Amino acid sequence: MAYDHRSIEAHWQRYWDEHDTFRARRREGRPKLYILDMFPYPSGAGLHVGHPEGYTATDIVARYSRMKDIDVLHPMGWDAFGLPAEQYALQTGTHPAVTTQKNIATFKRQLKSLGFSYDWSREVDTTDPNYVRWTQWIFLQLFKKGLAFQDLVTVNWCPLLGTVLANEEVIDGKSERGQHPVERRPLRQWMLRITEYADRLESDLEGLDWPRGTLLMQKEWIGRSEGATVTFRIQGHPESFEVFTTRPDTLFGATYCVLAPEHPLIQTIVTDAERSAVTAYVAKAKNRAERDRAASKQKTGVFTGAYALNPVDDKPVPIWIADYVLMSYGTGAIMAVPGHDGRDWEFAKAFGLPIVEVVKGGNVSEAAYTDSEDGELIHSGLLDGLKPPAAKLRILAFLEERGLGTKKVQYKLRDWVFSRQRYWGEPFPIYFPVTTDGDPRTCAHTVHFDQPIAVEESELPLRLPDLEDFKPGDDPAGPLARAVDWRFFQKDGKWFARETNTMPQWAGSCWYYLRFVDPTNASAGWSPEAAKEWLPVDLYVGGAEHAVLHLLYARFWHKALFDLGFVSEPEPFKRLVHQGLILGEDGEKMSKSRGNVINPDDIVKAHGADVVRLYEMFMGPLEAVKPWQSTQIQGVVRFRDRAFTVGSRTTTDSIDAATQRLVHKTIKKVGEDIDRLAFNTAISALMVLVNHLQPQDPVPKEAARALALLVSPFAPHLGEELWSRLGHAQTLAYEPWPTFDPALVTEDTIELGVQVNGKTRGTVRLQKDADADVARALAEADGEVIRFLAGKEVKKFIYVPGRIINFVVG
RNA sequence: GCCGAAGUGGCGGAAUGGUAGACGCGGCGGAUUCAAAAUCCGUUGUCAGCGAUGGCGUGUCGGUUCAAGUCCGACCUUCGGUACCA
Repeated sequence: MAYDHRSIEAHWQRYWDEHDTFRARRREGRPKLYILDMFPYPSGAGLHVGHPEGYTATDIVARYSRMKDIDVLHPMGWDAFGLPAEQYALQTGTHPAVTTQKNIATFKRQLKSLGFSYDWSREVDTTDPNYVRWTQWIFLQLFKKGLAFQDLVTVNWCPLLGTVLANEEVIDGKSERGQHPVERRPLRQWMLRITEYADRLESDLEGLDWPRGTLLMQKEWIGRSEGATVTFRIQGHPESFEVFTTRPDTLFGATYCVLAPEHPLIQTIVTDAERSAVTAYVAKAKNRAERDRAASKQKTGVFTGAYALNPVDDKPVPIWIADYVLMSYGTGAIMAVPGHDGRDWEFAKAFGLPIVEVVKGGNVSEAAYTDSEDGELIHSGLLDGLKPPAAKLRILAFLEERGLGTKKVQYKLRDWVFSRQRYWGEPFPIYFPVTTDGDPRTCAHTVHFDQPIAVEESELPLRLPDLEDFKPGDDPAGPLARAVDWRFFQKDGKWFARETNTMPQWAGSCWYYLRFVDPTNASAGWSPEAAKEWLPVDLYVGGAEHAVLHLLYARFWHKALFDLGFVSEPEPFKRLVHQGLILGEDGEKMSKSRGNVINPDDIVKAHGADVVRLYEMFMGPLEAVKPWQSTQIQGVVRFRDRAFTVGSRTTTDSIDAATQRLVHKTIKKVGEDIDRLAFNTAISALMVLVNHLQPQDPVPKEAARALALLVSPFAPHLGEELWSRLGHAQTLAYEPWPTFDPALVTEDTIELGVQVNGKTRGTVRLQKDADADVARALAEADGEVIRFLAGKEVKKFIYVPGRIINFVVG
C-alpha cells in the first residue's frame, strides 16, 4: 500500500489547526522551554531551503519537549520592514505594505505546508502598527535615558542614486548599482549609545551557552583593550595630539607617528613642500570605504613634513598620514613602533623608516617582535631591564606625573548608526521646533535639529504617511521629507517638523522575542508576568551571519530594558545554535544568478513535507555548511515509505530479544541525539530500526509504538498516521516520550579490537567487564595476533575494558 | 588585512584520545517481472594478490601518546562576518 503523502499530510495539518494542538500553555510549576527561530524576512522569492533547516531543528526539539511534558513556546513571525520591498515599490509603484502582506501570505502557506508546530495565534509582523507602536515606545525609553542622540556621521553618499550606500554596495568608490561615483559625506544621524554597554556586553558573554566562535567574535567586535593615551607635542606648533596605544612600554621605539587622513590637525601642520601630495592623498583616502582601507595589503601613506616630539625624550619623529589608521578607532592617531607592531613594521619597511628594537626577544630586522609578556626592555632609559608588563606600569606613572598620558580602556565597538534615509521603516517618534515666516510647507524655514522632542507615548504609533513615490531623491533627509503634510504640523500655534529618517530593519528584530510572550497586549509591549513566564529564550537557532550584529544589538536593547526594569533577566538568549548554510548542488552558494536555487515547495509537492524535513536533517550536522543533493532525497523517501509499511503492519505482543534490545537502544540514542541536536545520527538510528523490522510480519507491538513516537518529531505526519493506525484517536503530540530499560541497552559480551604496536590486528569477543588476565589470554590466542607477537618480546600490555587491547612489542 | 568556522571513500556524512568509514546516495551482482520502474536480498575505501592476506589511507609538514580524524605547533585551501543586506 503506497503512502499518499498529499492526503495524509493535508489531513494532519488540518487536524492540528482544528484542534489548536500547538497553542502554548504555561502550567504552574512545570518546566518550560522557549524555542525560537530567527524570524524570516518575507522576500518575494518565497521560502528558501535554508529556512526549513533551522526551523525543522527547532520543531523537532519543540515536539520532543512537549512529549516530555514540558511547556513549550514556539512562535513565528515576520521581519517585514526592509530594503527589497522598498526597491520593488520603486520599480512597480506597488506600496511596500501591499507587497509585504502578499509575501507574508506566501511564507505562511509554505511554513504551514511543512507541518511546523508553531503557535500561530502569536504571529507577529514588525510592520503592523500594533507592533511598530512598541518599537517606537522602546526607542523613546532609550531616548529618555540618553541612549539615543544625534551626530554627524560620515556615510557613503551617492548623489546620482540619491541614497546612502552600505560599504558592500560600494566597489572601488563606485556604486555597485549603476557604477555611479560615491562620496564620503557627513550626515545628521540618530545614534544609539551601545558603547555605554560595552563592558557588560563583553562580561556577560560568560555563562552563555553559545558557539565558542560566536562568543569570540562578539568579544573581538567589542574589542576591549587596555592601554594608554599619550600626548605628542608638535615641533614648531602650539598644538599637540593624542595617540592611543596598548604598548606604552615601547614608547622609546616610536620612530614615527601616523594620523588618519580625516585627522583635523592635518591642514594645520602640513608644510608647504608636502601640501599638494598630502591634499591628493587625503582626497583619495577619503572616498575609500573603510573595509577597503583595512583590507589592502599594500600600505600607502604620505609624509606631512611635520615632526612630533616623543614625550619621553623630546626627540622629533616624523608625522605621516596613512589610511591604515582609522579616525573611528582610538584617537585617529598612533605612535608607530615598527620594531614591535606588525602593521607599523610593514609600513616602515615600505617607506624606509627606522626600526628600533626596544624589547629583546626577536629579530626586528626580520619581523616585528610582538610578544607583550616576555622579553627585556632595552634602549629605553628608565625602562631598561624590565619586562613589558612592568615597563607599562613604570612608563604610565612617568607619563601621568607629567600630564603627558594616562591609562585608558579603549573599545573597538562604535556607537550604532540607527537612522536610515528610507521609506519602509519605523518613523522616529521625534519632532523638532521650526522657525518660519509663514507655512513651512511652502515658505522658507529652519528646523532646529538640536532640540528634539519626543512624541507622547499615548500618540503612538506614529504611522508612515502614504507616499506615491518612494524614491530617495536628492534630499539626504529621505523620502519622508517630501510628505510635507505629514512632516509639518502645528501645536499651540507653533510649527514643528517630524523626523524624516526611519529606523533600520534591526529595530524590529531587536525585541520580537519579547512580543511573542504577550503578542496581543494593547497596553504594553509585554507584561512583566508574561515575560517571567517564558523568558529567557532557552534555544535560539539562526544563521551564523548574525553572529555579531543582530545578536549584539538585541543584547544591547535587552540590557537597556533590564536596567529600566522591563525585563528581569540580563540576557535574552540562553542557548544559541547556528544552522549551517545549504549550498546549491554545484557546491556554490544558492543564488538566482547562478540558477542553482532549490524551492522547498517543489520537494513538498513531489515527496511531501516529511521528506523535506527528514532530508534536511539527514544531510549532515545542523551546524555544518553542506551542499544540496537531489539524489540523496531518494534515501529518505525510501525510509519514510519503509517506515510506513513496517509501522502499519498487523502487530503482535511477542517480541524477540534482539528486537527488544534494539528498540530500547534506539529510544536511548534518539533521545540523546535530540538533546545534542544531532538529528542526522538520530535519523540514522531510526533507519537501523526500520531495516531490522523490515523482515518481520507481523511486527512486535512494542516496536511499532516506539517507531511511531520516535519518528514523530522528525516526520510528524508519518508519526501521527502510524499512531492512529495503531488505534489511537488522539494526536501523539502530548503522548509521553518512550523510556528505555537501561538493562536492555548494554550488551554482556562485546567485540574488542586487539592492537599490536597501535595497529589493529584482530578482534576478540569477551565479557564486557572481563579482567586483564582473561583479556590478555583471549587476545594472545587470536590467530592474527599470534603471528605479530611471534618471536617478539611484549614490553607493555594495555587493556582498557570496553575500549581496546594493545601489545607493545620490541 | 582583521575576527570566526571547516577540510574523512566516487558523493553526503559517522566516530566520549581506543577496531576509521555507522547511516544514506551511487556502483556492481542477484531475486521478482513478458520487459521495465518500484520493491527486496547481497556486495562495495584504495593499491597489490586467484586467494589467505598484506601495504597505504581522515588537507600539508612536524610534535605529544602504548594509541591521533580527534590533542599541540606551523602552513595551505574553502566558507561566514567586517558595522547602511539582515
